[in-house]
Amino acid sequence: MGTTKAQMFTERQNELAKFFKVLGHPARIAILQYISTQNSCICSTLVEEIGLAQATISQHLKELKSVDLIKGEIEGKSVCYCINVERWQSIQSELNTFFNNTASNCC
Amino acid sequence: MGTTKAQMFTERQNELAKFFKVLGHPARIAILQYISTQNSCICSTLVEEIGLAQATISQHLKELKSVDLIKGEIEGKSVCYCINVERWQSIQSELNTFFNNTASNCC
DNA sequence: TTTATGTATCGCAATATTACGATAATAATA
DNA sequence: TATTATTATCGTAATATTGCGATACATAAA
Repeated sequence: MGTTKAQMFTERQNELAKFFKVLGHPARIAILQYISTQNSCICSTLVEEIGLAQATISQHLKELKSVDLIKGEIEGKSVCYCINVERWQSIQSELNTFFNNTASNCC
Repeated sequence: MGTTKAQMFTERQNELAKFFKVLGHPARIAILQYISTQNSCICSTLVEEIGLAQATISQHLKELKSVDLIKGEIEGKSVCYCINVERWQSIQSELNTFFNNTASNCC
């Protein structure tokens, strides 16, 4: 118990849920929004901007990376994170497909 | 610890994250997809279709209802669940706004 | 009224997530 | 080389989520 029974669902269902899940935390939303306000890459002024501990931010960044929503390039002693634009668009398109395919005229 | 620090984020960020979070489980994706394949409302053949226990399905339905993605109408001794189409579209539009506003040209 | 059916809720166990301090690892700088 | 700055990872505590059996509750049917 306690574990999601992933084997009961299709690969696509699990993948969709994974994207949604990663986006399902306000800190990760805030990180994405902050990154997007910067014209150039930012590193981790995120810690100051968001106000969570460095370890926590790093963990959230790791999750965003796990679905390739962001990419990080090492730049000297810091790491430059930015949105993976191609991936961003393909995920948006995936989610729209899901929304468009899932609608009913009942009730 | 362990609790999301919602007070650090904007209402909009929390709300967006909440939608994503509810969609972030394959069983709930499967429920939405199954409901949408039915022309008329279904009740809970969902239990048979999805293969989770009745208590578990009921819990997932409750979460979907918590963000108004579905609505349930009592119909005799069963409950007819269906997608809340207006809400569905407004959420899709919200998410697209988020995606469109969050994109950068860095890296 | 009794029985059967469908659903919600309670209580619990297992596991996952969130958050953070401490520490390791890496690279620039003095 | 020693120091400093930046980030990742480890370990841990608190809390949340997932899943299910048991049970309560409501309505239809016998």
